[in-house]
Amino acid sequence: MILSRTSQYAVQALIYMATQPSATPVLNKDIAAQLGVPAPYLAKILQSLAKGSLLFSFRGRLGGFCLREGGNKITLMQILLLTEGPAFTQSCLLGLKKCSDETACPLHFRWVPVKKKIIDLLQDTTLEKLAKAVETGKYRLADVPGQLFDQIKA
Amino acid sequence: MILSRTSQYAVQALIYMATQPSATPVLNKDIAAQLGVPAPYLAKILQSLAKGSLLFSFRGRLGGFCLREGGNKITLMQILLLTEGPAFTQSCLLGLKKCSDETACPLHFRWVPVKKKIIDLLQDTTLEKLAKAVETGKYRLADVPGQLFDQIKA
DNA sequence: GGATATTCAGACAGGATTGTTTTATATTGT
DNA sequence: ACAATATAAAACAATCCTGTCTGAATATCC
Repeated sequence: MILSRTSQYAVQALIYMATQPSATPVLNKDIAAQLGVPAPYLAKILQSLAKGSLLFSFRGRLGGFCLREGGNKITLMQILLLTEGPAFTQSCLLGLKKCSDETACPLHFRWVPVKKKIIDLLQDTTLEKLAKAVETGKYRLADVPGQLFDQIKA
Repeated sequence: MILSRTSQYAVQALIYMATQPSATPVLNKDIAAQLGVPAPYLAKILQSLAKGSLLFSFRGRLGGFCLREGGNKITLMQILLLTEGPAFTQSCLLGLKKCSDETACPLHFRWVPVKKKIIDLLQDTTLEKLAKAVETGKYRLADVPGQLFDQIKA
């Protein structure tokens, strides 16, 4: 597993929000139902994303969470730096604390180019691109129960 | 963190074993001291690697762990399939249980080529290559305390 | 056979991540 | 002002990963 569950929920939630009309706040409850994830846990994650200034939060009636202006341009990297921590990009495969070009683990020079591919992907992929992909209907954001909920609701 | 600590210890230990003469068993105690990792925990990991038939174990005096014959050809992938579990290669970035070319998450087609790079690296990298790299002295297998141990011993 | 050294196996403990519950606080509508 | 609704925050619980400890089994040496 390359991402923590927290990160997976964060990315899923933000993509979902990017597919919704940006004028009105989205309810944590609704996001959780759509994704099929525990609502209180998701709330905590959304709060930390708000603290990291990726989105706004509004309390009270008609409250909810909103992507900040230009939120469509948020990249996966920005999200993961918040949810996985700032050391996310500097990982050594063997877990060495100090592993750089100067003092390297035996895997270092094999790993670096692959890691670059990953980082490029994360920096190049914006919520906008992912939201558009979802809106075509060809891609799924969560496992089945989300659609099931839609059918019950309709 | 892309690998669990268990996997990191397993890979480190196997590389170290590959640098040692293959005739005599290596003691868990010695490996742990070299790598600077908790010996009882490492023992459990080595035992599971023995069950997964990557190495032999011998009890009693002059016992220890040995790479199985041809152990130099063991790949990182073989190790990680044991320590991370068989689903290791099928991971979806968003954590969907079902994410394939047919039913894909919006990241799927961006992630697949990067994942292939990772898998290629893991399947191409053998203990032999890594052990040789370590033997040149240019690469470190663990954080500093290993060398310290050598100095005390000498 | 007895002493010693080592892995084996399983129970146990700590900490981090994941998930739940509860209470407080802010906002809106009546 | 009050009720309803929503996030905020913090305490709590469960689970998994990491790490420890102990007793047993096994092999070697004397």
